[in-house]
Amino acid sequence: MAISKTKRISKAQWLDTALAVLETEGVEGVRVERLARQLGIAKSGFYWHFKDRQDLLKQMLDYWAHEYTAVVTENPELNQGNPKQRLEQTMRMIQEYGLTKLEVVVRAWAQSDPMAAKVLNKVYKMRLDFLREIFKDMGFRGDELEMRTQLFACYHTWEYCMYGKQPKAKKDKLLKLRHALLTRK
Amino acid sequence: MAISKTKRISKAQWLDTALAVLETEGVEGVRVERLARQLGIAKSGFYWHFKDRQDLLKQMLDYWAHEYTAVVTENPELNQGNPKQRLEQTMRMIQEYGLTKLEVVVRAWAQSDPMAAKVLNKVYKMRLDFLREIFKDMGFRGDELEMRTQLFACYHTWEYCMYGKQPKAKKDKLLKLRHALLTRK
DNA sequence: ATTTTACTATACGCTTGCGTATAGTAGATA
DNA sequence: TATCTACTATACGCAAGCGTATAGTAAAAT
Repeated sequence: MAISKTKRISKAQWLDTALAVLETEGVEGVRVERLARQLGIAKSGFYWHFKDRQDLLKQMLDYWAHEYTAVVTENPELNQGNPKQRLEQTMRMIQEYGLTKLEVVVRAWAQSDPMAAKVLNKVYKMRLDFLREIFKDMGFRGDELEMRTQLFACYHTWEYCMYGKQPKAKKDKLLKLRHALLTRK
Repeated sequence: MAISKTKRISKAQWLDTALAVLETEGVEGVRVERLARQLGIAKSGFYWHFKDRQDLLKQMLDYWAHEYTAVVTENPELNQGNPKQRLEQTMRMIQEYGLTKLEVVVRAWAQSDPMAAKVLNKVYKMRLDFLREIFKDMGFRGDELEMRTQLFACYHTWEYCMYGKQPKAKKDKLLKLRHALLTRK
């Protein structure tokens, strides 16, 4: 019945805290002593869960690659129906789930860290391949196909950071119009 | 005739070096001791030109805001001719002069530093206003005007980091097609 | 020729972060 | 009840970066 004197922090908690810091401050903000302070414990526990800071960083990257990408590319819902509907579903999914919240920091991270660059490039390739299939199903080919795919991918990758704070009603209106423009022959 | 024993480094050289580091590694890479090392001198000279690191950072930001934005929005060449031509000129200018080389790092910087955020927001607003005028001249209004402006601005802000490494011939082809799609009624 | 301006080197003290070592403790297992 | 697992606190040494102090020197201005 004695109250535990030592706080116990799971690996998941370390990761969650690290990801929260990553989002607001970038990789450089992810420091083990700082996370420990934030969790209210000493840093020694960190080294139980992770070999070192680099190990944590790698795991954050893997988590990001899966959570924020596979969700779209592997979602069966987004792989059926007519291509125009699939595209709209994809647009809404990206927007509503904040799937690109970490885009800025991961991109910046990749600029100076080859490990991050490798993961990011793989993810971007997957996204492009996924979207190209949809536009292909609409009948686009060659350079026209590539242009639409790239335009769509680029816009939706950065929409959150560029225009994420607009009211939802406005975003919905613009989404409809954008969908019309991008799918029109 | 005596050879100078002390190397003299101008303020411009400090700034140039800092901007080069900024591009490849982000703000966190911009450290005064590191710049001094790179310039082959001791760091003491730095404090002659700048009050402290923060001062350098502010000046880099101001330089970026001017060099990479005013060039477009204040260019008289881009303020005459028919709107379709003006838009194409703008697209080519952004692409060929690598005007968005620093976009990733500045955006990431703004995420954790209010000073950078302030400058960035101002710049983005100017860019949007500039582009909106062009689309307005083409006859677009209301949400349609806003959608095209935002789509264009977002794409061209991030094109360099997303697709900058494609061969120029391909980029030119896609630019033509994109121009057609974005200006079509 | 002397002073001022525009720098430079060397050296110091301070803070933050890293990784490691040592010595616990609470709860589950044997 | 003893032991093992999964943690935790405290403490240390090291490196890097900041800003400051002190003491130069080369070139330009007077």
